[in-house]
Amino acid sequence: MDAVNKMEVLKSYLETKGLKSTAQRDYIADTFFKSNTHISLDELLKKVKRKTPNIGYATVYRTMKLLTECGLAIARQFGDGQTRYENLPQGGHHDHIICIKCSKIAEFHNQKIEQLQMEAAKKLGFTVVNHKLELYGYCSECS
Amino acid sequence: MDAVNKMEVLKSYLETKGLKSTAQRDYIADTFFKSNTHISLDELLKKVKRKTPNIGYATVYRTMKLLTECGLAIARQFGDGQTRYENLPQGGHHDHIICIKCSKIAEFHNQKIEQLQMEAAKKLGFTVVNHKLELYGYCSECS
DNA sequence: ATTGAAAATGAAAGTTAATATCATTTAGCC
DNA sequence: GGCTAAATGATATTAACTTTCATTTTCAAT
Ligand SMILES: [Mn+2]
Ligand SMILES: [Mn+2]
Ligand SMILES: [Zn+2]
Ligand SMILES: [Zn+2]
Repeated sequence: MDAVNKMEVLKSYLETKGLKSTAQRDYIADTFFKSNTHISLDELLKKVKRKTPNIGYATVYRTMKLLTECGLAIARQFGDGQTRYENLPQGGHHDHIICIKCSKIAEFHNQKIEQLQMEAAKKLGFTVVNHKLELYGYCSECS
Repeated sequence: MDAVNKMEVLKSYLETKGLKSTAQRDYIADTFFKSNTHISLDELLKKVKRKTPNIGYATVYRTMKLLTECGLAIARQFGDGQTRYENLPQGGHHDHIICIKCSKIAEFHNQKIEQLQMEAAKKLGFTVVNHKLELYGYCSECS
């Protein structure tokens, strides 16, 4: 799904919720949709302020909350104390591996791991709704 | 390793670091060693205050930091915004599955998953130092 | 046992990211 | 254009840590 389509999903979500469209919200969302990193609120605010310097932190915060609600963004907590947001991945769910030296983040997906998780949960009587798998280590450049 | 042995490990760690033994520290550590939950600072403070009401939050905080440093405690972040500490597990490393309704925490370990993680990392040029695997879902009583 | 330097304690203050409040502005339906 | 609900942005509040600092305690050396 590209930025244009995402914007349409957002627009229809706003409509169903009786919310309004604003220039700030649109610009923040668009900027986020075009970013392909795991971006923090501060980073996104900085980006957004380059074109529209009077946008406030709270508006970025609220917009990302909204995007998370309607599934267009995913909030992630890697160990650095800041929430990071990433675009709904087109390849579906993935997990992360983070370099503890340079903070580089790589993504991977392993169906076998996911399946073994389900089985492990089942043995304990749990039904898995979601999961968090993060590997921490050194990337090729840092090891 | 039982509470008594842990206390000895702590004592020798203090010695090598030139730190001092105090009644507060000993009692906090002992209380923690005897707890077998994933306990937060507030919970531990509350427990400790039952016998010694004048102990402060900062001392509990500092003691748990110390125990984490010397490997006798592991700091965990499940999604609830509070750091939780658990005793060094005798069965070695394990992962967690958390009930999103009643917050019950179960533990599991799957060697095959760990191995697949390593392989996934290797493919991306990473060397894994540690990892975090948490499953969230419903326990048998809540599903 | 006394002493003195270094460390520990507990209360209070500071930090930081997240969240809420509120006066003002804006969007969108009539 | 006027009205009403929602959005904005500045500011305040919260919550979990983390640090500071005056006072107390430990412990090695007398
Ligand atoms: Mn990602
Ligand atoms: Mn555990
Ligand atoms: Zn790196
Ligand atoms: Zn449950």
